[in-house]
Amino acid sequence: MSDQKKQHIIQTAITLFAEKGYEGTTIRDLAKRAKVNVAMVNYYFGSKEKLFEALVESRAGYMRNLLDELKENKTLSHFEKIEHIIFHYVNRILDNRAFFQVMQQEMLVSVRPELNRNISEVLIKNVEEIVKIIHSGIRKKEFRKVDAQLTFASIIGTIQQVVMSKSLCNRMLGLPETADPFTQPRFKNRIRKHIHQMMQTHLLPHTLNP
Amino acid sequence: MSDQKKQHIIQTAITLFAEKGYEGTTIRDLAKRAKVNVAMVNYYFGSKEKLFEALVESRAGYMRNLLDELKENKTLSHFEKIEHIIFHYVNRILDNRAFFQVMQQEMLVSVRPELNRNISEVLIKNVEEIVKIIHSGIRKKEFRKVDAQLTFASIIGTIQQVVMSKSLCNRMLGLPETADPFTQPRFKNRIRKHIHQMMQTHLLPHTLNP
DNA sequence: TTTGAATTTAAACAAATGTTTAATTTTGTG
DNA sequence: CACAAAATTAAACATTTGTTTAAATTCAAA
Repeated sequence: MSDQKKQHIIQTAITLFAEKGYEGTTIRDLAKRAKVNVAMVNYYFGSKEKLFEALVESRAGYMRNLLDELKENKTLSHFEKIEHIIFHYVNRILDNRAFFQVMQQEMLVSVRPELNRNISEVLIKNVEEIVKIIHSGIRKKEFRKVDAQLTFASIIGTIQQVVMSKSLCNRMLGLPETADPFTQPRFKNRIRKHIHQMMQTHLLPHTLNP
Repeated sequence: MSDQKKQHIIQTAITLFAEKGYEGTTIRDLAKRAKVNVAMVNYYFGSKEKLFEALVESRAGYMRNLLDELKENKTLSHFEKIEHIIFHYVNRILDNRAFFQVMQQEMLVSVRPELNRNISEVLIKNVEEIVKIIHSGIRKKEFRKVDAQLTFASIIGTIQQVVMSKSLCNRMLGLPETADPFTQPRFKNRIRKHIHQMMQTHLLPHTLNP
């Protein structure tokens, strides 16, 4: 099955791009790691850049649909919606760290403007959705008058800061150099709890003292 | 003066690395942009990688000393110290966006482990300092019992999320495509205000309603 | 089994890359 | 001025890069 092999190459590419960057990864690196011939990448994808586009397209779902589940459930309060977003954002990003690291790298550089626009497009959809929830919450006096856009930046920024580098994360949190915090469920919960607690006091006007 | 020329090359390299990444920037790109001969980079720095090291060393002060001013002033309350940190972090990062973008790129990849460690070292110093302040604040019941490490991640993560990409930032904030938000003092203040407000409710137990 | 298309391979290709060379120019100093 | 050290240049160098080729192999349907 050719699609399986394509997916295998894409998955290997995600790992390698996250490790060494897109420009820092050579087709030969990739072919060796994926255990395929160097010519196969071009045979299947046409070029290195097209492979990258296929990669993004193939995994864009990790970024899209993040808020779809939310739209179904109409009975949730505004803050419950935010709670759901935090829960799923932490899940998605930590479960697909390598992919999000690649996306972060790509957003940081301004080569490949179309690809950049595509990624932005997806992110903007998420921002708009969250901003809508927050503004609605503010209008209904459920939320404090906060900066909705930057509140989104804080949620996603916190997660991406942590996920940015394993070694930095370990040192930041005082964990042993060899630890792999991202795979530990306790770690996910720690991040969730922090963001949740922060958003609770940030958004809700009448904060109960713990 | 040779040091001036070195600094000129470094400054050009920061701009280019931020734009296209380290691997994505060629010596010829750099030479052309800096209007020097291709051989000059190797003449002055020895190699592309050594140039990168010199670049980091030369601008490391932007990351270091961030908290030095703080240590002087012993009369500040814990929250006033946090206020100072927010103010100066936003200042430093926004005034030296390109450099911090390069550092962010470098932390995201795991090539050049020694360079990675050096950058981490500086960041860890900052984390420890802030964690110390927060824990002290908690002990004195001035602060809520928050996750100090992740609180740092939220402060710096918010700023870096915004600074990551000009075009994403513009679209996120609903600004025109051509806007250059980072140079506007109003924008700095908006970020400062948001983080300040968020930290106020996050850290201080008795939050006044605005 | 046969046949033709799809896949896989090793080798080769041209362009680009970091780096070096060797000659030339500039600079500073006696 | 003279002259040696430093700076600058254009050209060349050896590798590495993404990509292509052409032959070999595998696969699936007739």
